[in-house]
Amino acid sequence: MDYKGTLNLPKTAFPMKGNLPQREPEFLSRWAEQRLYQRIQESRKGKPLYVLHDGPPYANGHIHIGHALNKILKDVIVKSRTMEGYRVPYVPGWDCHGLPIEHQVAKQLGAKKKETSATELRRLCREYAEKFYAVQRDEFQRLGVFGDWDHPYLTMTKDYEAAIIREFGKFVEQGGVYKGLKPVLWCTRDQTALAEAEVEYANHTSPCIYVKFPFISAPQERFGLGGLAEVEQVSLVIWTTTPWTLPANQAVALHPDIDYAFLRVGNEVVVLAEKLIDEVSRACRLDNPSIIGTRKGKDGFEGMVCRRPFTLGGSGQAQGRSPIVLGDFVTLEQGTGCVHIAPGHGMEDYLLALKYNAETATGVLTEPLQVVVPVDDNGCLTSEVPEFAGQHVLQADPEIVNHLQRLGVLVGQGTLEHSYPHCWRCKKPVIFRATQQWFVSMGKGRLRERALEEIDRVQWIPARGRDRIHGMIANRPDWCLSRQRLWGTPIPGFICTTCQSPLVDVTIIAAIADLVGEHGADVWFQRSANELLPGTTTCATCGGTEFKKEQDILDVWFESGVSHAAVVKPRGAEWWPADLYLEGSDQHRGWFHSALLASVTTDGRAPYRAVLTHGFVVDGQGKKMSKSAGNVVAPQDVMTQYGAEILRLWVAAQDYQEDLRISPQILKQLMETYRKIRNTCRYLLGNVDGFDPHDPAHRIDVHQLPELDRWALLRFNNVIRNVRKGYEEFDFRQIVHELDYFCSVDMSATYLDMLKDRLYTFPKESPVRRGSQMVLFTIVTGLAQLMAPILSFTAEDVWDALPGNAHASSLADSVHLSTFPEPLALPNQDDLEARWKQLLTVRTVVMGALEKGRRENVIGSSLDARVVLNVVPTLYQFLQAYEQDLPTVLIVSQAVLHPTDHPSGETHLTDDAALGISVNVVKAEGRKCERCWNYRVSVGRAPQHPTLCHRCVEAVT
RNA sequence: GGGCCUAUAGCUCAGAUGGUUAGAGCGCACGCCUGAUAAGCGUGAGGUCGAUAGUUCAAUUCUAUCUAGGCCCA
Repeated sequence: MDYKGTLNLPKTAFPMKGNLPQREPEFLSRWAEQRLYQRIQESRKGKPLYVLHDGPPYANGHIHIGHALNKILKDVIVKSRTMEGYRVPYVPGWDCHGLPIEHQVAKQLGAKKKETSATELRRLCREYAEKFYAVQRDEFQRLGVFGDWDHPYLTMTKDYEAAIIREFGKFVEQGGVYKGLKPVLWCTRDQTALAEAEVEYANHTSPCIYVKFPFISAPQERFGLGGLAEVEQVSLVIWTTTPWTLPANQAVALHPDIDYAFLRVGNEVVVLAEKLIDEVSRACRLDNPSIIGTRKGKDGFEGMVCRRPFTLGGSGQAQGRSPIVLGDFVTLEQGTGCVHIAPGHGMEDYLLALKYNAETATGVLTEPLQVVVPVDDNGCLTSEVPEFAGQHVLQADPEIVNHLQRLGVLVGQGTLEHSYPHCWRCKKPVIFRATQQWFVSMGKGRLRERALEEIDRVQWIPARGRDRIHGMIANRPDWCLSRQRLWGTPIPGFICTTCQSPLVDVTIIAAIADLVGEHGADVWFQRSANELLPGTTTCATCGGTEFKKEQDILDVWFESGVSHAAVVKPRGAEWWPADLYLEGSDQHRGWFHSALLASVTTDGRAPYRAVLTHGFVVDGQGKKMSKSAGNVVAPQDVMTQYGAEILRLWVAAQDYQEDLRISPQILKQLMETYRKIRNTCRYLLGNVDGFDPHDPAHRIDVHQLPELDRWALLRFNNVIRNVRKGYEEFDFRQIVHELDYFCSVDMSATYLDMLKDRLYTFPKESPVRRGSQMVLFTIVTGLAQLMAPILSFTAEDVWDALPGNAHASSLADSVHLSTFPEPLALPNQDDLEARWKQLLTVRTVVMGALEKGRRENVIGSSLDARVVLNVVPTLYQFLQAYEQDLPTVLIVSQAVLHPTDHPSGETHLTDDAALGISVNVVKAEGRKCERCWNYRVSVGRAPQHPTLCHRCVEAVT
């Protein structure tokens, strides 16, 4: 007779294979139809608000793995806080303005760009941004990210642009906005500023010259070198490849730690880096130089003054005077170790000047260093350098060299072929040239200090983020707000055509903001200055009434930096400041930084209570991903091959505070973890078949449950606590490990394995079996909820498969509408845990013995075994209470206990001295019951069921 | 070159005010089962805790240097 039909074997529609790439889109469309996100928000009305303010990705191209990481992390937080009972809206945003899009559009236009109007170009940029924002939106949704995707914020909408201008107005009102000079890359042919991304590096041959800067300050006393008194002149020797920048010279920089040699050459002394003597001597054919001494850069040079070859710039006594300063950027790679500093024509020069000017008050220099720019838009020297006025700088170079020769300061000359920036459009060499820019002062209104104070009021996760942003804010120069571009928000300023004075006025800006709110920022480009200005506007300086518009747009970091004002604040007082900003660690320099400065300026405090940062995605070797290295992992590919769920699991399983590795091996392993969790759920579901959570007969009082079931519940209680703690602390790794361990060890290998006999062979309605089913139901329901923020698709899949579920019951029709489970109150939980820990240790010893028995062909299945446990008295006392349960716990047919002082046995012995146990494994007594596979002496006693044991006879009759 | 950071089994992660044989899950090998079956169970092998030097009775843990790697800046 076939007794298999009398067993209660697991049964479920829940498939073993997730089939994620196909099934995920089905869940997505169902959630969309259900308007699930909106329903979740409605269901949390009146609950405490938790605001995670989305940092806007740039609307350019498809999403990459870093985007996926960022959005999944946010989604896990949004979902887990929601399931903790908070109201957690998620408003995604996009950064739409800026150079990369403008650059792309200009590239596509090619030669036609010249005939394209500003408005038309902006229209094309807008189209471009719209296209990619939609692409990214769909890709983010595909990841299973919940949010208000129908109402995102875009930095190019009228509202947002108006908000940008209003915030700029507040900056002006605070008084920190000013116009000043700053070097930019400049194409003299196209007469335009270029961004770093708009230059191409190509080989270029430059002159290189060595020029003497004679000391004006008496060096003899300062350095105490006897030889100096005997010579006619002591000079620093500088080296440069841009002779045309010498008129703008303001200083000479030495490295503090480099050794500088005083070289006697004929009847004078020249000073240059000791290590470069040979090279310079060769290049300049120095006649028999001899070292009369060396000094480090920091030993006495700083603040001394040399004579520079041109007298332009500065005023009064500063004319022709070039002080010596110290700079860490000076190297020994080329030149002389003495660097000619022209703040108007070099970034490092400029920053060094700012640094020294800030210290002028402390007396390092007597006068501030000037940002001098004797070069016009065409790249021609101006009348400030009368000798060469009107000549293009690159053409003027040879004549300047001749001039230096005549002055007797040229030490040597040659040419150098090197990599040099060229304009991406006209391919001509570009120059560094300071131009008028808009700035926000870090000093005015104590912006820097206040920002630093705010940093310490914010929670930085990980904590080192605090040091990183603190260092940046402490050291950064004034914020340059202007960009010489079209695709952005205009700086609402004007210039008097009569006297060239700038006009920035709070009232006028407010009016412009209203106009932009109505028409969008295009209005600035479409209307003339007089149309934009109120009719009565007059210049405060000269009384003029004619103005021209400011041509520049705002730095995009300003735009995203004010998102707290454009997006968060308008939604309600309780929204601001946001609870959390979450981005990659590069945003310490970017968004966290600009948002902090913006918010401190306009609102006096940080716009976030906490900032969480993640690392960058690297390949399996920890190397940066790049097309050329061929190690790029695209989220789209992972989704096609494994599903978004695996990507979500990957995010959760990795330590996101460091760099995150991804590789085929890692994904394969995650797939294994996923399968384990999925399969455990499937088995749980299969065994709650026939269980009805609403049937009182199926609900067994916890106190009535056998210890084994209570142990399972207590383990699950643990999981509930740890997983919720993990979400609370943003420690998602812990959650994955917790779920994995619970499914693999506590459930699959322990509880479920022990439970099989009971579930399969006991009568369907037996209270013990129903009790176990109730436990299984509790666990699988809770498991679905606990995994939902990470495994959002699978959790819903499990939810659907719960018996008596969803539509017909009290359960919500989506797991995402539910809240996390609470731990169950269990009697004597700690005691129970301790005792079962002991019991499971005994089990491990027995498993070892059984394995030995298997190897020696005494048994195959563990049910073939009878185990004899010889144990010391204390352990005997403990185990006695479980004697009835031992066959279940050990999954053997028979288990007997023997007290002994010296545990040892003869057959298949396994000793565990520490525990005081030895185990004998022998063939079980009796015959194997055909139905339950246990060996029992009762098999054969019932004539009508000759192959069954007494228990099964009972069960089938 | 400067700032911030990382390095523990094949993989993902634990770990210790410095103190016995450094843990887990997965993977792997071997075996069992065939009533979770493109499943399940068991046993086992894997680590000079990135390298070197120093402090110490004792360092994987502290310090320095180096190597490799990441972000930002120059």
